[in-house]
Amino acid sequence: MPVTISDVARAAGVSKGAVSYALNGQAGVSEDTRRRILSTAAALGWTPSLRARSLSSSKAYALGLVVARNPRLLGTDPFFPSFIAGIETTLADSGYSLVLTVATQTGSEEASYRRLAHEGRVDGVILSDMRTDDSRIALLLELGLAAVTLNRPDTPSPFPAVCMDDTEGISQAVQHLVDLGHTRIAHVGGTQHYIHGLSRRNAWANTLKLNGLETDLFIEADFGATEGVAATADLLARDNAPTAIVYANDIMATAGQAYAQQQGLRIPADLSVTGYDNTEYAQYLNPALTSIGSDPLLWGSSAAQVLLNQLDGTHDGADVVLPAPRLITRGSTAAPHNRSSSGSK
Amino acid sequence: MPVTISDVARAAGVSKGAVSYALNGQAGVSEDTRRRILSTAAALGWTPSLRARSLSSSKAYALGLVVARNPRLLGTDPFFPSFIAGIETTLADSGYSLVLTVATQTGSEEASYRRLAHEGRVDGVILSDMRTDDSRIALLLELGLAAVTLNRPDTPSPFPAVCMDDTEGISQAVQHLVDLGHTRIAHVGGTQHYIHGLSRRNAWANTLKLNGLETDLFIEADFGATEGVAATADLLARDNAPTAIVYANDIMATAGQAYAQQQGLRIPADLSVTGYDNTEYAQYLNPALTSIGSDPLLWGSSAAQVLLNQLDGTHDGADVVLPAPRLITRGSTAAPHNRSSSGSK
DNA sequence: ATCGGTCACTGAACCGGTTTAGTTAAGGCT
DNA sequence: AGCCTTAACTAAACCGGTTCAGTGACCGAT
Repeated sequence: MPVTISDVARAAGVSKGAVSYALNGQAGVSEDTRRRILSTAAALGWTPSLRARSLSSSKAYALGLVVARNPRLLGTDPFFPSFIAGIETTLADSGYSLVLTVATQTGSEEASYRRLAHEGRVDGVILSDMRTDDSRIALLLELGLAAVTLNRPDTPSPFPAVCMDDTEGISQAVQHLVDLGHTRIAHVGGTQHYIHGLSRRNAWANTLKLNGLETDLFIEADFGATEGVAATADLLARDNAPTAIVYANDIMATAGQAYAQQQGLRIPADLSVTGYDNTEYAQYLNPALTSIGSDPLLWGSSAAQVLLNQLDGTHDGADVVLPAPRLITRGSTAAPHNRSSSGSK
Repeated sequence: MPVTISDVARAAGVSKGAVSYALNGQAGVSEDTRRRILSTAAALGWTPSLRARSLSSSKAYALGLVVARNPRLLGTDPFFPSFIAGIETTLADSGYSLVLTVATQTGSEEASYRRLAHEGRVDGVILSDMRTDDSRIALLLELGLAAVTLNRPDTPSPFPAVCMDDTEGISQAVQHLVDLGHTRIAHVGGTQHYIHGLSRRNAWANTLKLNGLETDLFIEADFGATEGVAATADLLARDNAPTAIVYANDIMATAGQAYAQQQGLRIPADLSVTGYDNTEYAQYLNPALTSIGSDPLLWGSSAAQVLLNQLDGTHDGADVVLPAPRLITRGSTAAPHNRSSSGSK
């Protein structure tokens, strides 16, 4: 479809420059001429070439997302597909596209960002899975890429953040269990290197402390089913085994719940269990899983919007705060069957 | 990092053209000069500008993937994340990137392909979730985009296909159940509009027929948990309720299994259940789910490789056939508890 | 009547590569 | 020695936009 700006210019009896001005809403053409140019452009079915535009304007008209995950865990995580779908809803009619990179090898993540920047594939990136002391912030600064972060990192960052508090849901879950009468409430956390892994643990610990309970029943896992089972086995084998376990995500909760049942425990009578993410299958487990319903779709669309605004200069620089996910109570939590004294007493 | 081809040319004492020839391994420079040019290029840290290259060579150096899914189902499907990870392993050191589009609205799918083609974002696309009488083939032909399809479509297609047979696993599952003594084996299929939905049903039906059994216990669902439960409820409420259900994926199997348990059925004693995909959590269910282990990672990397070869003309045009996924037997299948006579008799 | 300033627009340079046409020198053949 | 190829290279056109420097025309002010 070889209709170029020159064709339009010729057809409208103006110069290439005039067409460009008309197209981009810039000064330099009268309103009459602009309309005439745009209508002949429409008549010819012309749309400016993305490639030519990219070259001369030094922009890629694309956003990047680098997903660094163990490929084994990738398939089970309901977050990314929905999150990406959210990004797309924003990008759909923006003229921007999403360039997705998956970094499965450790070390290939940095290389991915470097490549995206160096090749000029993208104008900005969305940083997910923020980590403590996240090295990507300095990296992006060095590369000169724009960015948004999911939640505010623990180190100074010049990039706007789109925040969805994950402590409130965990606090609700713990308080819910306390209210039911549990006193030994464990936490199987995700990778503590991630700030969402760490903050969930902190929320769990803080809520326990508020209720005067001990915070010794903690195990770090990797958000995957296998380690979720291992952590559960570890906890249940202890002398002061918990009567409730707050997991950092649904996958570990699902796996842990199944393991406990195999060990002959009844859920929720002998052990209460909560997850995080409110995966679609959570409500179909047996018993249905009490979970915390995050909204990755909204997170994705908001993050993309903030980044786009950032790129065209219309973002005010303030962080965007989204509603905090809330607890969804289901059958996997109930009062402990046989009450026992507080573990520390 | 403003080092351009002209800088290199000047530094090496040659013309821009010579640098281009040297870079692309074309004739037009002597071996000596080529080496000299490449080494000065390396010394200056020059890499050709993707944008400039795109413009002059009319290539995007990117592949596209359009995912058309109900956003509610997107998060639960373990296929895409792994599949995309597979694509990336191939693309990682190819100079190509992946442009991902998610089409959640019906109708926006075609628009997505049109946009990718019209903007020249990508040089080719990977077609997944092939459908019966798939309109995308004609569309891509019209758009002039290269493509690979996942499995060979049921209509004539000029595009190479990367095939992973999904009938063998289902046949194994059905035969496994027959061998255990089941005679009323139902199938909760996925959307029959998809060829993998249809072919799984056919495999189920054919294997039953081979064993002289009826094929009346079929319900179409949408691969989602909710419809999986509904289908299961429907089947279990029948007079000739099945003693085993072969589900078209793990999600529906998981949900169906949980539903059956809630109804007081013991699994596998009262009802055997099989899934498809071998999701990571499948082995952690209670009981662990017998499933069929596909390999989306391999599928993704193969598809990307075929498409790349197609683009640079090194593909021979033949379909690539990958190993068929096989049945993985776990605790959710066993001999039926109380034998009953064949349903049709 | 003249000057300065703005508006509307054009022509050309430019982004950074690829590719074509053309030049020069060397080598092979008769 | 003369002619034809071929190799090795250069200059310039080209991809299709954006943008800068000019150029008239028109306007209001002096």
